[in-house]
Amino acid sequence: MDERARTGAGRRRTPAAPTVQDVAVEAGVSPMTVSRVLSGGQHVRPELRARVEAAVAKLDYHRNENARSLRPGHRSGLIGVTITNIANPYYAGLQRGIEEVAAQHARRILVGNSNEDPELERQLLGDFIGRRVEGLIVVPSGGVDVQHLQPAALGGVPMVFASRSVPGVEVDTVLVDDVRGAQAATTTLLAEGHRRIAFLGHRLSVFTGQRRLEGFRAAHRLAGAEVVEDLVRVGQQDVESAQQAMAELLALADPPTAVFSANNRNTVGAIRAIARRRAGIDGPEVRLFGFDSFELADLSPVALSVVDHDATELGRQAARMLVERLDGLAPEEPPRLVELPVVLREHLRAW
Amino acid sequence: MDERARTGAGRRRTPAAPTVQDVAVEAGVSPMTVSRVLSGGQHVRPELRARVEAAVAKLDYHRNENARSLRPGHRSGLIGVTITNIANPYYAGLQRGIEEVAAQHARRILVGNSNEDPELERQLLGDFIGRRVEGLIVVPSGGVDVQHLQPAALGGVPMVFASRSVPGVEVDTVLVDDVRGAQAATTTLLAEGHRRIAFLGHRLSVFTGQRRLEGFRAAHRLAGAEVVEDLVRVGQQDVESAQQAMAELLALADPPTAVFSANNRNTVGAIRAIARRRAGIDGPEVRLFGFDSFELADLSPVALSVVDHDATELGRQAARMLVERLDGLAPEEPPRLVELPVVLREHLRAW
DNA sequence: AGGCGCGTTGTTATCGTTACCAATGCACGC
DNA sequence: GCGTGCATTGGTAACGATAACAACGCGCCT
Repeated sequence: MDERARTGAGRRRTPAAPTVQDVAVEAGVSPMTVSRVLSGGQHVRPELRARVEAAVAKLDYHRNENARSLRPGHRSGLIGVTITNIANPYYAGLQRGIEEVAAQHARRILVGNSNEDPELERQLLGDFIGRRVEGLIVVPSGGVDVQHLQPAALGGVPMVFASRSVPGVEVDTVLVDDVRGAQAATTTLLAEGHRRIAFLGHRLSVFTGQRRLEGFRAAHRLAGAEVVEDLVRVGQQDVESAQQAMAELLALADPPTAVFSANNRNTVGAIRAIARRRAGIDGPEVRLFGFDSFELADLSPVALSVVDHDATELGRQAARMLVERLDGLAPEEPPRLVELPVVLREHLRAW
Repeated sequence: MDERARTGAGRRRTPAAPTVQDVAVEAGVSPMTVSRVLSGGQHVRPELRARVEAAVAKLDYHRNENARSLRPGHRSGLIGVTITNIANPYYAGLQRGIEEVAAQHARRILVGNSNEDPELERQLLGDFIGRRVEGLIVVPSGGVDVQHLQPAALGGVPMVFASRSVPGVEVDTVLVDDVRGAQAATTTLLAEGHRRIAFLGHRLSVFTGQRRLEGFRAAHRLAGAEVVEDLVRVGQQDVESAQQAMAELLALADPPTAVFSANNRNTVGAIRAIARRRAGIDGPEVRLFGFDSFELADLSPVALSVVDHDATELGRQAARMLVERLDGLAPEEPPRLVELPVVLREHLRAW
């Protein structure tokens, strides 16, 4: 007798989704019975179960998960993910790994781009909390203010940092072995006799940039060589600025003989700059070693070695750590740190 | 006096998030006043507003969006997105465009990988509906059964197809101009004198594959040339199988003189096969024209032209169309079809 | 001075779902 | 034959937030 509101008259754009109530009426049972059928069907006569299932199919009924998760003890089944830039293929792989493991554990992911902006990141996290995500996987932007990342600000929602860490925030973290990878790459260059090695990287507030520069310096120290500070260029966040920085290095009176680029954006920029220069005057070849691989790296027109690692696996690992926390396998344990190994792939060039 | 349940004793892992009730107690007002402050603060004395705001800050309170969206007339602020494979940089760009526009309209995106699997796609959509997404953006998998994509099955939730269409399902759709792009590329190859042109593509149940093959055939027809059917290879979904198919073509007694590859996975595979072959015997150069661009396409070791278009813009456009439906600017209008233009970039090679 | 109206605050009921308890009906055992 | 127990079903309340309505107090006007 309250059909008016649901059927005609009101005529909202999206015809109100059917509820247990609707299904119950259709099947001639109580809402409670419908609910029981939907959650396993124990203690329901087969005949009624069949009627309910028919009604569900007929009405295309889907349980309202928002209403369900409102009930105490119930989880939302959502995981919030903030990434600094999804268009970067590296993070696309990361997201794929997260999604894969999340789906295996019946969780969906809410994804937001922080765009390396701490304020956007804060808003995203606040919104995710408001939607009662069960956990968060964050690629932290390189901001200075980290208040919004503190467990207190998150209302105790478990968080895992992926790919980057944040000094002063103690949570589960999955990193690649930045220091060792950068150090190994640089050591290789030094062993080849290079002494003027350029460094291209993110701005240093970005954790990985910091660590990779650290490895770069450590390698020099161990080899008894000195870092040529004029050749250290940081702050390039995208391909264009990296290409620009590399072009400047090449234009120096005494250009570097080798380059270590600390992430795939900088590597691609360096390749572009080197390839472009080559179109003009042919100077001596520049030796290039990059952190992160990328598609077609082995077909780069510029001879190249890379510190390779698996972004998708990193994503899987991060999601696994989060799910462990959620499923209580590791309740109040202290934060864990996992560093995934890297592989040096040298002198890629298949042609 | 019901503090027990909330504070100690029960001791759930995640200490129950604060509610309006908690804030109200903290501020010494009624929940209603808290609610009013949170939604604009009209009709609240400044002093009370301040008290409430202080309590909110102190408790790190975030409104429970799930509870809010339960109220009639309220929207969830969620948009469901299914993508066939996020690891493909093309779709990563698409997602970025969607996210960007969604964020501008205060919407978040729930993302799932369908992995080209119609059954997974069905599950994803069902789950999204259960979470009461306001709308859906779908890159449809190339399945035959499309029941789950019919508006009826979606409970009237607006949907937009991105990048691909589905015959028999009438909804807003954003495509690239596949037919024209493929036709223009093929026409170029024919004008260059090629008569043995290979085609590499998806399996034909994938809409774009179909359309691009259509353009390929149309160009031949218009030029009075005949499609060499032995050189048409479809069904390659990833780089490996594309490389394999291209290698087979190259190994033919009478190999193609040109190749049109219908998507970036096939183009990359073709490049790999051609580059690898070149490492051995140097046969005649193969002319390559690909649909979709990709990073470093201009630095490919194999001379290459591409039919280029902007995946991110496609994502933005899809999101805009969806938001228009949601905001009622286009209530019951018939489905719209937008075809984004393509640009031919010929003979890329910067070095 | 009394009444009216407005601005402010609180109370109640509801969104969809389900845990908990009550009620019903049936079969079985003594 | 009647009580007990189990399986099945339904009623009620609560999750968190907030529209709608009610109540309150104050200032102003007549």
